[in-house]
Amino acid sequence: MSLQTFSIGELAKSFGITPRSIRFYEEQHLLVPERKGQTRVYYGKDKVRLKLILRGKRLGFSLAEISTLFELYDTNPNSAAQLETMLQLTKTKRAVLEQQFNDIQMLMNELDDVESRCEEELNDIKRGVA
Amino acid sequence: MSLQTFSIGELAKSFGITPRSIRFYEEQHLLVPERKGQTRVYYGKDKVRLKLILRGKRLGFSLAEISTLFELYDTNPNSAAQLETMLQLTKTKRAVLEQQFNDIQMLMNELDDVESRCEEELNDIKRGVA
DNA sequence: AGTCAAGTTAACGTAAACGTAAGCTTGGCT
DNA sequence: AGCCAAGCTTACGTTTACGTTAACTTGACT
Repeated sequence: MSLQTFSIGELAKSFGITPRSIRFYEEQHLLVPERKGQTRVYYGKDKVRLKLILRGKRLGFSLAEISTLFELYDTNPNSAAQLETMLQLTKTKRAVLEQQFNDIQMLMNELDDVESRCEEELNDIKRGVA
Repeated sequence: MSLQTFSIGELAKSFGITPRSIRFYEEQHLLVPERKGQTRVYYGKDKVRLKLILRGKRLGFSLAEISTLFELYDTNPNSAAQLETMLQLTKTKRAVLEQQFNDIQMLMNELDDVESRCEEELNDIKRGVA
């Protein structure tokens, strides 16, 4: 079972981003692909990393934040200090996420309202009521 | 019942942002306060606007997007074209929000895991098991 | 042998969202 | 009268996350 590898182009296309972005993430030490000569070679684990990066971005994390999260996750959390730091970080993030959660629900409700009003009016127009 | 007014400083402090930000939002036409002389005067409606702006930001909207959302909301939606545009926009946004929603839930679960593992280890350490 | 797509580095450009002086005005104390 | 905090405008600086050439290499076809 030889491990499946990917080129930077394949990876970019499969995630809907540009090679430039992937190289930039590497510059920020979020990805550390192997090299065959000077060409980058990616494995499944890199895909996972990239998926996490993009999810983090969608949630409004900066690349720097994602980086520190990776570090905390990578360095096996053995020292008590590390663990405390980690707990503190997760607590903060959880608060932000819960805030976003609420924001999203409010907004969804408002969108529901707007949408149904729009559709009503459209129907009115179509029936020549306007 | 005279309407309550606010200075830019008061507004800034009550929202935990800087006056600079508020002036910037005005530059982007997100706020249009009245003036007493050359000094800005804000009312309750401006507070509402500002609250919406900040909520939008927390959700990852750009100021430009928030601006167009305001415009769509302000211009009473009477033309069919406007309504279609609005529906399209809300549909897109809803998709993004649902994506974020899922992302957040996944992340929360992972945080749960990490957190409980951390706490376990901490207890181990405290009991001298490590 | 030629070329062509896809890779590489290096370096400069850009948009968004403010931060940060600099220099001016002003209403309110004391 | 003098001062000070708070407001104002103008303008340049800054960070983040890439976009965009430019100029070069390289393996794969034909």
